[in-house]
Amino acid sequence: MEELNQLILQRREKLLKLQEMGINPYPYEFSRTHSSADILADFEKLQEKEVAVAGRIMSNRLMGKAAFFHIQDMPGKIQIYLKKDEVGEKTFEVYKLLDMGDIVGVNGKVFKTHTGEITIYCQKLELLSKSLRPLPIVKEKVEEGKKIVYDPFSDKELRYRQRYVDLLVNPEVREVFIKRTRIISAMRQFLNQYDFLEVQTPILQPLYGGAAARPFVTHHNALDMKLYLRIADELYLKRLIVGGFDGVYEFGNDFRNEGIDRFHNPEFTQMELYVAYKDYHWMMEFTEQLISRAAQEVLKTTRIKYQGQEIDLAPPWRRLPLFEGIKKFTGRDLAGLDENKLRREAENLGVSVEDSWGGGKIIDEIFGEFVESKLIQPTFITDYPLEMSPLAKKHRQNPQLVERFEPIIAGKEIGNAFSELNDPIDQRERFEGQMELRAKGDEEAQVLDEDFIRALEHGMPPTAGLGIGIDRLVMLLTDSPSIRDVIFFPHMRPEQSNL
RNA sequence: GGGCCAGUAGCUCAGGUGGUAGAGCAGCGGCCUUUUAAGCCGUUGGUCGGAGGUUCGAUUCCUCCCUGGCUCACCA
Repeated sequence: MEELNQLILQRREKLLKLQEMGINPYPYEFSRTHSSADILADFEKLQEKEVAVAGRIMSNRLMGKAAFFHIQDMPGKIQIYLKKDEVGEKTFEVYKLLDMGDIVGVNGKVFKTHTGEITIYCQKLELLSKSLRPLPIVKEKVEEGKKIVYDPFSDKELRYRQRYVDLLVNPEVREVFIKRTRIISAMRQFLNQYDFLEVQTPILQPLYGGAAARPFVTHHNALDMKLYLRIADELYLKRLIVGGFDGVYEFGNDFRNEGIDRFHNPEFTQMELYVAYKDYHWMMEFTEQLISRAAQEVLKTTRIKYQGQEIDLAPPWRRLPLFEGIKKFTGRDLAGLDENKLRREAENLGVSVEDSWGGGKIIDEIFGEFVESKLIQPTFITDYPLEMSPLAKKHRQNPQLVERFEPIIAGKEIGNAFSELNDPIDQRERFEGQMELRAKGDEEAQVLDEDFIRALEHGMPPTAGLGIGIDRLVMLLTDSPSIRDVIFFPHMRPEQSNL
């Protein structure tokens, strides 16, 4: 055990004193009648009425025999006025043993102070939970309608590691996560209107697939077998389309064993959707509806600002075939070039390529370098090279391409979709192509899944599929610069110091 | 993995061309019964991220390491 510092010791002493006074510092329940927001919103009706509120003490101003403090509950804060004459000697003594961060219940009457702040005139004060650690003290002042914050709790490492503290003292963080939930709800609601079925598929998988990525590996003791954490839901959801569901979707976490940065967390959330009898053209229209409506629902507008860039999510979004995009931004037409020629083009453009890369990878690299970051307004990049997309159906006009699109917004892809490959013979060949890449050392090439092919052999209807990176979408809609700002507990290296 | 930056009190930060540190807020003690970044007086609190080196002496200089941020690479 670490030596307790002074502040913690003082709080423990207060805890003991309270217990000696017969106070249970951790009682079992408290009946609330209102939230802080209810009272602020309904002051006219509630004035002079008795209310019961509960929350955490977030400010404290003791003035001899009276005191003001704010308590914070989920929607916000409300001020409490406590007077010794009103609550009596003992309660006032209890109050003096409370600290910032303690959770209390207050019964009292609603009134307005001389300075006009809606306040509860405390008649009964009850300790609901004693806090033993000091909270960062953030003070704020409102001046000319603007909120000035003093000493904000701003150390990013501490904020990510101790999100509970971050959430308590930085209200805008809470707002981001509430929006995150609302965005997902709005999407779900939209999907359900189409009678798509929300499902759950395995996270622990004997074979992983559906994306190009390295997996996390784990072990099942009883079966003594290797299991992988899924990198995508795709192959299982398509089995469900084979099984006769016309539309299925899943919100779930995928796990990819890769580096961590502003756009990548090893564990992230995806929504995948598969719809029978539709193709990628239909899916593009669906996607722009899905995203723009979620924005409309949650933000009440489709015009958003992301890191200073004005973006309009209202449909229709631009459609731009991949090769046209490259041509537009580099002046080079790469369509139909073989691998050697592509390699030369890459060199001319100053893009470094590795020997092991195939043509598709080189094209992707050039696209990433010259095109992607320029696409600020929502754009569907369509029609990718065949070898980059082993699960997508060949383009109906050009067998070198597949019917695939990625929605790109603010220079980042937020999803991936195709007309799904449902020809089992073609699918087997594509998997075999992947296995060859794997043999050449491409660790991200996909693995042959015999059972998936067996499923396709039973017949899968023409199907359109879509994956949306929920974290990136939330970043976009909440103007968050880092994926860590939209994941409650982003992955961090273990901390070394004692707690 | 490379580059740049950062790590000093619970929080936000100063400081030091080497003599073991300061402020504000919080805390503690006192005054104060409508305050609001409450105020006034007093005051506690730190292995200056870690280890090693140079030195009479290191928080400061050097080396290595840890953690984080940004960025490039890798990667959807």
